[in-house]
Amino acid sequence: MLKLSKKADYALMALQHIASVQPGDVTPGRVVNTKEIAEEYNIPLELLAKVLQTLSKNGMIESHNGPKGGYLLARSARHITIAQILESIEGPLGLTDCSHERSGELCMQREHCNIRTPLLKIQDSIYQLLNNMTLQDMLSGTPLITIQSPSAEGVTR
Amino acid sequence: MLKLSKKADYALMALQHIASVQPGDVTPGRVVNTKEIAEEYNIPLELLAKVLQTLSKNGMIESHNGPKGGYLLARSARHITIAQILESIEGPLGLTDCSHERSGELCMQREHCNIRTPLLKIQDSIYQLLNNMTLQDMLSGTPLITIQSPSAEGVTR
DNA sequence: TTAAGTGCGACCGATACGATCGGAGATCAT
DNA sequence: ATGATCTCCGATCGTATCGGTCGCACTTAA
Ligand code: FES
Ligand code: FES
Repeated sequence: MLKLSKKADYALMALQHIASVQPGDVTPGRVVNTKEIAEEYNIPLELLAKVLQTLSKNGMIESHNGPKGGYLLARSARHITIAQILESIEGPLGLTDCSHERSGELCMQREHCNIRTPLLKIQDSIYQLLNNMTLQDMLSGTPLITIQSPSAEGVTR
Repeated sequence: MLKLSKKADYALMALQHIASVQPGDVTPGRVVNTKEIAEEYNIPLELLAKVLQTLSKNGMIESHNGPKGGYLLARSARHITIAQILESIEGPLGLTDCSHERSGELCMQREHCNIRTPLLKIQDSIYQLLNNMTLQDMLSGTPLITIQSPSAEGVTR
């Protein structure tokens, strides 16, 4: 359950890779082209290309055309969150179909719905989780995220 | 993204409903049959039936056959976690395909994979989140879950 | 014995996803 | 200027999954 798409996986791998060759915080670093990433991680080339395109369209990375072209981070890895990356590929986070309902449309009698509120809270928690973790955190390898819940059973920590 | 299936939604609604007619902690309460729930929440009857069957098979609820039959919680609402419910329906939590890889099978060169560890951490955090919230919490309406992350940008609270 | 109810398996249609192809633009080296 | 790369973009296709439906066997209270 809650599996995220292959495309999203690829996006994370690619960004992690691009970030890893971009040493400093501001250092432009070298450009990385699609084929390099695809071969490194055994990702189907054309599919990865598509993923990178959307990532670029969503302002995560910058593209440079022509020979010696390729991609590089649009901003510092410290300012790219996991949530941003995933939402670029898979669209907005939403546990249920009716999470982002505009005023008009209706779920099945929202009046009778008994799970909307709690689910939205869970959804929000997950979002915080993903949005508090940056690409930089993935690189340095110590996300170290903790959770607190009032429900007695302290499984955490 | 991260949308959970309709069946899972239905499971949550149904369990919430069953729990709501089972007042006390131990009180047996009255049995609830499929049709009652289906009509209350506009859920296709047969599909809901299937969901309830798997829930019963997974020990979330008890089934009683024959006329005046129906379902009731197998244990106190306080001891049924959201994670258990969802996993009963959608299978084990796993952000990537290779989350629960048994020893044998391989992802695409796990050696080169740069996102496995951080993703597993995120996955674990989400699991804690879901497993710390019980059906009882959904009933009383105050989950109140908070998250702490070391990444400076304190979006939370 | 009969009607109400669960249990179970097979089945279908739609949708989403992974994956592929073809070609148009852009850029750089020569 | 020319050609070789390489990114960009749209269209397309097969398949797996999911939502939803049927039909029938089994169990049990009245
Ligand atoms: S599932 Fe849509 S409002 Fe409850
Ligand atoms: S995606 Fe499977 S090991 Fe990284």
